[in-house]
Amino acid sequence: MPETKVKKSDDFNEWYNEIVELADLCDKRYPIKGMNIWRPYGWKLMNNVDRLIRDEMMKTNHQEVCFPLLIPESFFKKEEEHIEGFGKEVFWVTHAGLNQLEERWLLRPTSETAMYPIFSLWIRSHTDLPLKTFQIVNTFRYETKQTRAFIRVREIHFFEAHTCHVDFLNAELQIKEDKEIAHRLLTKLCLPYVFSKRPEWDKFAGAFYTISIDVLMPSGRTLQIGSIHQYRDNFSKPYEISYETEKGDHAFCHQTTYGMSERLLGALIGVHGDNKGLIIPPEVAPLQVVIIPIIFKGKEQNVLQSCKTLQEKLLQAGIRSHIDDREITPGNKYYEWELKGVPIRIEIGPKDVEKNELTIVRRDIVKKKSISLKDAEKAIQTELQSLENNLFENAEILLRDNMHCVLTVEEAKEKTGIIALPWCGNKDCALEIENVLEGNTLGEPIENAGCTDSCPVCGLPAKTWMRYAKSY
RNA sequence: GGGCCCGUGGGGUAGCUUGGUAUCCUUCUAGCUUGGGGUGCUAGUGACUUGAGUUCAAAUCUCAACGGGCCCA
Repeated sequence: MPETKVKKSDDFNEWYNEIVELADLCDKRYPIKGMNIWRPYGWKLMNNVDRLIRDEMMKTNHQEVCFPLLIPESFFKKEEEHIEGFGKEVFWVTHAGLNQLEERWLLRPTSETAMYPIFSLWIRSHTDLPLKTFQIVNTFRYETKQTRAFIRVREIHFFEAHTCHVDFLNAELQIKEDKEIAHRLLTKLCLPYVFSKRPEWDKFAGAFYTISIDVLMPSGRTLQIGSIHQYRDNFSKPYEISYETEKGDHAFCHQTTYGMSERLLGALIGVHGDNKGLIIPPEVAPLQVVIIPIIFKGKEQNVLQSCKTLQEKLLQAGIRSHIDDREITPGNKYYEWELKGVPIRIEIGPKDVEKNELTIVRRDIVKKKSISLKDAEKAIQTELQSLENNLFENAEILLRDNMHCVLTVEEAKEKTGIIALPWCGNKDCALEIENVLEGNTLGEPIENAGCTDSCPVCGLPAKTWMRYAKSY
C-alpha cells in the first residue's frame, strides 16, 4: 500500500513538511519566508476550526470585533514590558505613497496596543463591564528562526479574546471560563492537552501571569497551541482603561486575553496523521464523507443515481459529503482522499446497487464493510463517532505515555516528552535543568501543584513541580 | 545569536569536480482504452531562484541577496 516517502515514525519533521503540501492544505512556494498560501482545502479546515471557536465565543457572550491591522507607534509604546517583548519582531511601515510617514506604523504582532486605547474610550462605567470581545485576524511577527507551516509562521491566523473586568476576581472567573472553552474545543479536535502556568521569566510580555496550553507531538516535542493571560491592571494603567464604580470613584479595569492560532491545525496534522496522510476529526473535516461511484460502461446511471440518493440523505442528516465522479480509476481516488484525511469513504458499484447496499471504509482502520442503503446515515453517524473516539484515545495514549514525574535529573535524562521535576522556585535551578535536559520550562501544573520533595539541583524543599520539554 | 548544507519543468531528480547540446520518473494536456486499491498505449506542454563578477562561452567557477533545510546556543 503506497505511503508517504518519509515515514512519520522515522522523521516526523520531514513527514510533516511533506504532508502539509501533498494534502493541499497550503502552498509554501510564496517567496516570503514564513508566509504561506492557504489552499482551498486547508482554508476550509481552518474555517471549520474557527467556526467552533466562534460558537464557543457566542455561547460565552463574547462580541466579535475587528480592529485595524496598523498600529501607530505611539499606541504601541505605552506599555514598556510589552514593547521589550515584541520590539525585535515587528514589521514597520515607514513610507506611504511617495512620502515618509511622520509617525511610523507597525503591523500588529497582537492587538493589545491597538485595542486598549479604544477600550479606554468605550468603558466609562461599571455598567459597561465586563467587556468581552474577540477577533480572528492575521497578525505579523518577524521570525528570524526557521519557519514551519502552521507551526512557526510570520503571518499568523490569530484568534484573540480580550476582556475587561471590574476587579481581579472577576478576571479570574474569566480565566476559569477560558479553560472550560479550551476543554470543549480541544475535545472536539480530539486533542488531549496540558495547562501549565509559565514561570515568571517566560510569561507574555506585560502579563501578570500566563497559562499555556500545550499539545504533545509524536516527535516528543510540545507545541503550544494557546495561551491565557491574566493582565491584572498592567495594561489598564498605561492605557487608562478606568471606570466609575457604583460608589462614584474611579478604578482601573482588570484584563485577560486568550489566544490561539493555526497551530491548532499543526497539532491536528501531527497528532492524528499517519503514513497515508491526514486523518481529520469529523467536527472540522471539510468533507466528512466522500462517495466514490464505481462506474462500469453501461451501468453508470444506476450507480450515479444511487450516489445522489445517498448524498441527499446525508445532506438532510447534516453530514458534509462529496461525490467524486471524475473520470479516473477508483484506486486513484482512494489514495487522494486518504491523503486528505476524509473520515469516511463510501463506495457504490453495480453489486452494491443490486443488493441495495453500499461499501463503507473508515480512514483510521482499513477494513471494508457493507451496510444497507436504507439506514446508511445512521450507520455513518455511528462510524464518525467511533472514529472520533478512536482518534482521541490514541492521542491520549501518546500523551499519557510521554508524561513523566521524576525526582532526580538522572531519571529525567532517561525520559522523553513532558517531564516534571520538583522545583524550589529559584530561576537558576530551573535554567540548570533546562540546560541538562536540552529542553525548556513549560511551567508548573495549575492543579495539584504541591510538592513535598526537594529540588534536584539545590536540595532545598520544593514548592511545586516544574515541567520541562523540548518544544516547537 | 553562531555554524553547516542546499536551490534545475507543477513535484522528485541527473548533469556541476573537468565551463560549450539539460537526463530520467512523476504530474499536467489531448485522444483511445480501462474502471471494486495508482489500467495501458500514442502524441504533446513545461525548468537551470535573482543580481553582479570571471570568461569567447556559466546550470556548472566567485561574491551577494532572497528562499529552503540541518546542527549548536
